[in-house]
Amino acid sequence: MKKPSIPKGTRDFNPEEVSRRNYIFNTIKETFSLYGFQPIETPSFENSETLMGKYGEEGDRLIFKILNSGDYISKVDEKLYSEKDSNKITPKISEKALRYDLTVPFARYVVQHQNEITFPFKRYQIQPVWRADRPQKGRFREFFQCDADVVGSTSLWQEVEFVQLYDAVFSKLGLKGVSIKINNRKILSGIAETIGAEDKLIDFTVALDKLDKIGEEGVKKEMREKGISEVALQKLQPLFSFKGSNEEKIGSLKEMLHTSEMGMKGIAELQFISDAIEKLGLGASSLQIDVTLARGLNYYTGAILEVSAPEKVNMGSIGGGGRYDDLTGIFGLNDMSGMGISFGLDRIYLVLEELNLFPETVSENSKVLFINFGDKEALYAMKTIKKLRNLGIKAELYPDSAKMGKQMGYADKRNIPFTILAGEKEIDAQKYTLKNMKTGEQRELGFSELEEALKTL
RNA sequence: GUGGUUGUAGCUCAGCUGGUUAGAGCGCUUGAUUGUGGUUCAAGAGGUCGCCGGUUCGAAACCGGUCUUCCACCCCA
Repeated sequence: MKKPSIPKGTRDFNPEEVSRRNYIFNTIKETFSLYGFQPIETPSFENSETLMGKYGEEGDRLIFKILNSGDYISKVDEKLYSEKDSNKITPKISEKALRYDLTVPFARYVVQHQNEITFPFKRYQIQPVWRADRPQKGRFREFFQCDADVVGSTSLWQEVEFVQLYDAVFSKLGLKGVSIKINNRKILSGIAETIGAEDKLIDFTVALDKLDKIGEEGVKKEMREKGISEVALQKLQPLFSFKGSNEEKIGSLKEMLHTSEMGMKGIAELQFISDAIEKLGLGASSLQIDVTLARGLNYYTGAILEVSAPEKVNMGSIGGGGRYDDLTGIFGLNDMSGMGISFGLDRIYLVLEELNLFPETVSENSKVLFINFGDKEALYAMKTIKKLRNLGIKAELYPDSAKMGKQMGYADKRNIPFTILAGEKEIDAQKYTLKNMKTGEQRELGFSELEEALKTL
């Protein structure tokens, strides 16, 4: 028989994995809620037109399209069909697509429900998203995003809030050495302006973003290929030797961008955020200005954030976000500034696992298994189990009166810490024999002693 | 989308330049042990060698295609 399988880039989760994932989910949810965000949910698929064109050309390719129902191919006209151009036929045979991220559906939500929403609107959303990408380390075709966004406020205190929120979550998870990198789109525009490459802003930033990966020469090479002049590269030189504290970096930026109004504005924003964080303090993470950071340029207009896992794990980004002044504009609602961040749950999982940071207590396992000696004894056990469950103690009965070795083996394999033997002897005395599976120690107890033992242990 | 890589027992993997009956460890089942698991000992079950096609007297091995794994690029969480 052929073994069944799941599609490329998708995963099954076993009980232990689900418990651990829930631990991360709950930590994030708790923190979102603590910061005043409220949950919403949106459908797993949207109308294609909602998603298409919102993530650039590359993004369109990575969106999973859903075929129309019915005899969709017969409705395509002959000429179009004979051209065999997938890009042209796709919109005719597919009108729905799987969610690609949570930000665009959120923008759609805000516009659609604008009259019911009280602004500033703070929402969080934890749902799976899908990308038709090739899987590799920490990259899946189905994965969860945990987003928090605020729309309807241009205040820079939002940026400050989000940096603290990131820090709070990673502190709770015990993940030390996380770096929250920050940049500003206006600074990138300012640099492009200063070196005379405004028209090549995207090529310029995409190349710059690769600095830590391909090095200074690699970046210059790519910029030359994209048509950025030698003179411009000369002016860019100070960027490659950017070092020191955030304060020092801001100083150098001011020097470099003093002629650019846009650039200076970005620097002022950065300074505000950096100063506030300096005064408020951070726990497990640190805030670092990184002028090469250029992610998600499609809609970010101000602050850009990216969270990197501690250096010792090779995982890249475990979260990101930024300020977008006109996200809802694509759906017809203007002047609605927003700011948001996202946690990459699946990658955080891999990092916590690699660093062995999951608490032991995450498991949702039973605390005690009653050995089944037959129907009469099982009833006695069930009565006790019911009482224990009412007290919040996870207890269960082995369903069959199988051989004891088998029942013990079951408890052992499932890592259930205690078993209870209650046969004729115990029933007569209204007692229970409690066995500690780790030490092998056994004690005969009455119910109240049993309750005590299971509660404290 | 581009380049590379992987697939053999439930799991981790051996299996030489093509040669008869495809192996190991762990796990599983049964027994030693009819009220005691994790240790030990004994016996046993389990594979159309990812799938389809080709080369050959003969293919797990060679070739082509396809699916899958992992990695790099593009891009990204």
